[in-house]
Amino acid sequence: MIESSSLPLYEVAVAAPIPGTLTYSQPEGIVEPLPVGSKVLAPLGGRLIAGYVLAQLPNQAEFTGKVKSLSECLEYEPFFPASLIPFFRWVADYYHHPIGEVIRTALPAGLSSVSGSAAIRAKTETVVRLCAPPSDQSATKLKQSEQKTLDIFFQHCGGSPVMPRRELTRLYSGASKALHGLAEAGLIRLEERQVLRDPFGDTLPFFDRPEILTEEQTAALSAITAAMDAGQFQPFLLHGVTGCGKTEIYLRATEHCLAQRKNVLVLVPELALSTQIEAHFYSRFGDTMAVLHSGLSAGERFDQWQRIMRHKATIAVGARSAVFAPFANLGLVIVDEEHEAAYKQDDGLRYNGRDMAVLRARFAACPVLLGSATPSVGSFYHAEQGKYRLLTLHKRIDGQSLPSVEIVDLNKVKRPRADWFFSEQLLSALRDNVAQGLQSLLFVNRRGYASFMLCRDCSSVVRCRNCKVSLTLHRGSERLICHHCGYSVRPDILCPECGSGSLVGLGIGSERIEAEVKRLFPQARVARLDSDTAGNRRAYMALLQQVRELEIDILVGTQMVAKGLHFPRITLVGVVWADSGLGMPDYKAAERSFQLLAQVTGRAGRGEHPGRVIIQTHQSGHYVLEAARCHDYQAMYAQEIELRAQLGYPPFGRLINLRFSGEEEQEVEAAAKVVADFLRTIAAKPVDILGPAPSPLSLIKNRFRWQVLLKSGQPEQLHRLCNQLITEKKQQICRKSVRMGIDVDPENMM
DNA sequence: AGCACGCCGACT
DNA sequence: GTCGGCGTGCTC
Repeated sequence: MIESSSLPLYEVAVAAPIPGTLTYSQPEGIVEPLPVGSKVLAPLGGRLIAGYVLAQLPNQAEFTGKVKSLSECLEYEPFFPASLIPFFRWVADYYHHPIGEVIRTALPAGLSSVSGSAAIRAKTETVVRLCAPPSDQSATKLKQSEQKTLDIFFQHCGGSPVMPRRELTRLYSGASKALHGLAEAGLIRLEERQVLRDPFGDTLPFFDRPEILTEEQTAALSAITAAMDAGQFQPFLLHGVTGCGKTEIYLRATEHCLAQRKNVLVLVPELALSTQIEAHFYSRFGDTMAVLHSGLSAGERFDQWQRIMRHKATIAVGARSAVFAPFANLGLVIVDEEHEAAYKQDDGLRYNGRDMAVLRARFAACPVLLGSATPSVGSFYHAEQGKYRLLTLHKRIDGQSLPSVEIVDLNKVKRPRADWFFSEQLLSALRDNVAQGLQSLLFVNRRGYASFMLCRDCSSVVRCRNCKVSLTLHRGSERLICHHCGYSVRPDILCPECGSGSLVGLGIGSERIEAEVKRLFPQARVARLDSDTAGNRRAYMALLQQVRELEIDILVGTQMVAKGLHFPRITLVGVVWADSGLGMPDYKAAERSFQLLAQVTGRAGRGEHPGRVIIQTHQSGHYVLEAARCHDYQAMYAQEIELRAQLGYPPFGRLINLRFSGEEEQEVEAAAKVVADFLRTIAAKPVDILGPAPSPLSLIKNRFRWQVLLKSGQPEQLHRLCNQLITEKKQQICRKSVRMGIDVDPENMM
């Protein structure tokens, strides 16, 4: 018997919203110590809950207070390496989020289910293994079916002594019976082995390894490899226009890292973009690569995660959650398109994958490579300040020049109707392109046919019944749809305010542009690419295929078309209305508009034909449009950084947004007010407390939303306030009716 | 998150 | 007299 006082104690993170970790003792009846990273079942407040062992505490730890013993160990094999734990703790502290929830977010779905029974298991299959080559003697004793089974095996095994049973029985149905006889004769053995659910459903294109790098590429690469050789943390900002060969630098740096027997983590902002990068890495490194993103099934994610844990994969490519990939020996972190807002998770643990990637590199003492054609203002500032090292690629690999960009002032365009959105410049450019058999791209920032329905009689706009936003008319589905909650009604309704029947759809969307283009160019082949027509990966790929095969003359699309595509025959890009992003009540609105315009602009002229871009706008003098016209990132940056400095916005100050929501507006407002008042009483000088104020989207899904924005040049002050808020006030405020969420470094204020 | 504990209205 | 409403607070 073991003295209870000598039982090992463990620090456990439980899957419950508890700020810290809890202490438990060794499960009864189990002798061997539990490894760090193992999954346990812990008693918590009268029930059992899953948790992860973060540390074994020194036995003599004089833990005051009660300690329960763990109920059982669910999985001995660790789900993550011990070296990840300081990272988890840091993330939990920084985002003011319970560490158990941080780990739940980090692990592939299914791993952390509370019941434990729903946990995903590795998938196995039965394989037939050849034990000895059949001699002539034994062959004579075999039944006909057994002989045939062996023959089939040799024909199809390709020299391998192992073949899946399913494969064999598929080729010859008699095999299933014959295998028993063969096994008894000792000729074969049946074994179970783990199968990897293949995440590469679509076959990826193959890319060759270029022999020669440009001078710029070579210089950039050697700076990165030098940092790798020195084994030190060093962020690099790799700034280069589309087509300058950033990906090849990622690949070469990866080669260098693998040669040092270290692992590589590659982050991409979203699923749609990951395919390109995946294909490049898969071409170069094959099966040593794992992929982690939401497009995988829970089982596939589990498999990929295990391949990393078991050192079968040395590279991981994935979306933001891949930043938690369980590498113990990281040598390089790559963040592609580092400026993308998609790196920020918008619910639960509101972390920024790009920022956490930099942090992981620091923990791993390795370089991190942030790549972008249009770096975030924050990253570029860090580069200017010497915190990051700036590597610039000026030249396109193919030596192509950038497309010419014209700004068309819509205020000066004679338009037959208020909702007529084609300038003569754009129309004639489209006409020329169609006539020459070249392709064109029209970019529209919104889905649907009309973005709002206006009543001609009372001038009110039809709103969603659950949200304070206008409904969008969709002709395809013949519905008025709310883009926030999905609520929809028939478009032939009467005005909800005055009962009038004369509702009119205004505001340009992609469906409308598609319809107008079809009407104006009846001879052209027109297609639309937005989340309505490319709902899944398959439909998306099929549409791209059509464009590639030159079956489309004019492609109309939303944000989706801005990224990643490159088609040599697209020589004209039209931005129908550039103003939509500029007016957002958000300090990043201008920066984002520039990034989007630069990306869209980059779609024009990626082949032998020169590209042409036409941007239509009502704000032709805006510095963002001027910078986009001149392909001048620096000009945009200079303006933006000046404004941020004046207002104390990032990167000069830091922001934390406290979001309150609930079904009763008075309660939400009251809670926000209590918090703001509390913070004002405890705040030190350099913290600005703005609000409380209703959020820009003040009602979503029947929940009212208010916010309090904290701003300071001293981030540690902001965190001190949040910690104090959580320990002293959270319980009081977050009752059933009002929820409070803490958004550190908010990416969108809506 | 759950699940207890705890203090006020309608039932056998 | 109790049964149960869900507001409040804790969980090693």
